[in-house]
Amino acid sequence: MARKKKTWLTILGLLSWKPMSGYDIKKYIEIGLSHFWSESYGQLFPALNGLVDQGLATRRQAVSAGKRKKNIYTITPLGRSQFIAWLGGPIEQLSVRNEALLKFFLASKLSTSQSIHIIEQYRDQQRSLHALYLESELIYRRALENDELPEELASLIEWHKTPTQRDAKSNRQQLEVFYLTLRHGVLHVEARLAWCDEALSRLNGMSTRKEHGK
Amino acid sequence: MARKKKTWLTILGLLSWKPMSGYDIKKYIEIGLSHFWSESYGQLFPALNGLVDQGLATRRQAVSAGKRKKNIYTITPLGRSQFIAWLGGPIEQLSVRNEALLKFFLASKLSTSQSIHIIEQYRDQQRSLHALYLESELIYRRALENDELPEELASLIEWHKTPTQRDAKSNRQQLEVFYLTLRHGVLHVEARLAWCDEALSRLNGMSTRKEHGK
DNA sequence: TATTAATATATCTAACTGATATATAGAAGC
DNA sequence: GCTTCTATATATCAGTTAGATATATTAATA
Repeated sequence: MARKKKTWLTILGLLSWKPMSGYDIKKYIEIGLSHFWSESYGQLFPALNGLVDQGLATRRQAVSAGKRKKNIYTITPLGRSQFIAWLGGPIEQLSVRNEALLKFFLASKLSTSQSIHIIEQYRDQQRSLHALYLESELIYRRALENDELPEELASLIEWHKTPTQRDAKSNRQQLEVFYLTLRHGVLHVEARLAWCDEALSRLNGMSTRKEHGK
Repeated sequence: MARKKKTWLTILGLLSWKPMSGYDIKKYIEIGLSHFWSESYGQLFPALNGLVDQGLATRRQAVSAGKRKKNIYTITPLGRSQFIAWLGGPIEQLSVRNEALLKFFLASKLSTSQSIHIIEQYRDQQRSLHALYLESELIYRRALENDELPEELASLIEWHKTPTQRDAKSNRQQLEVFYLTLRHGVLHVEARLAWCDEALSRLNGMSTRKEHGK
């Protein structure tokens, strides 16, 4: 009954930017979208076949010097119109699966030290993530200030070096969307770290009772 | 190769609290875990059959007055030990699927007004959620202050009315875990709302150029 | 008396994840 | 010159999950 096909629409959205191979698409998603979305190979290639079958994209072979041949997919007008239609539609509620919280919840009848251990693992995970995100954030911020392309995005963004009024705006817009979606990730990680602090201090408050509650 | 079975472990975790029917489990997850976890009927009942087959839980029929008969599942020692083993293991990275962010990212080469519209939808969704969460938060906070059971949890928590030292602690602990996991949700919703403000102000800054950047 | 809501269990298709298989090309190490 | 490692590139499968829907029964409402 064609219930979702989010993978299809995600691919169409990326192809609406520029033609890409399956591998390109996977890398694009990993670098640009991993803070809030993911797609697996298991979905990607069947979806590409489906898109071609349904006339939403076309496939052609390309052999660039020194590389092995690859399939380049290009969006069709039909594909573009389906992408636009989806964009305009309602937005589905986001879904999360947070195993740390699940364990914390389910472990609550066991020892407090078990609960604390779970939160500490969670906090450590999020701290490493935070360090990574802040590094990227700095790079983007500098790039936006100096109108320069960070190397990591060199393969993803078509950067106009001749800064006409129009090109400069396009450059800025592309950087901006990477920056803003990363900021979304940063704010979430910080929320999680704040929660860990809050939870740890409450749990400590519970084990050492009669303390004045923070 | 039995790669995951998170549904199985979630069910075992809940059964480690008390025996329940499939329907009870579903409701428990919806009320208590929905901020960070979900399970569907499609997994739940086959999983319950699997648990019984593998000797991790037992099933018995119960007919309470005026209600239709139901199957009550009880965890076995084997089930409990598998649950404990999983709790002690490493915690998987959390996964998110945020369609709002996906659309925002993919729409970035279209008009700014399209992007703004997507963020506004997202913000409105999160605002309603925020209102709901704050209501619950207030209820829990009051419950914790007055050592009282909020009605919504009456079916989920076994509340000891005779407040021996030990029972009072159990009461508090159970409230605390509901409160803290809700707080996790609240902090996340607030992070999303903060992001919407940040994103909207940056997008407005871009469309009305020459403004002094905030 | 009819309809709706809540309780309770079950099933199916479509979608998705993660692991793994396969192959080519360039780089690194020895 | 040979092996090994990494990056590029595509593909597939088994296990897992989501979401819709079917089906009864009892209680509440109109």
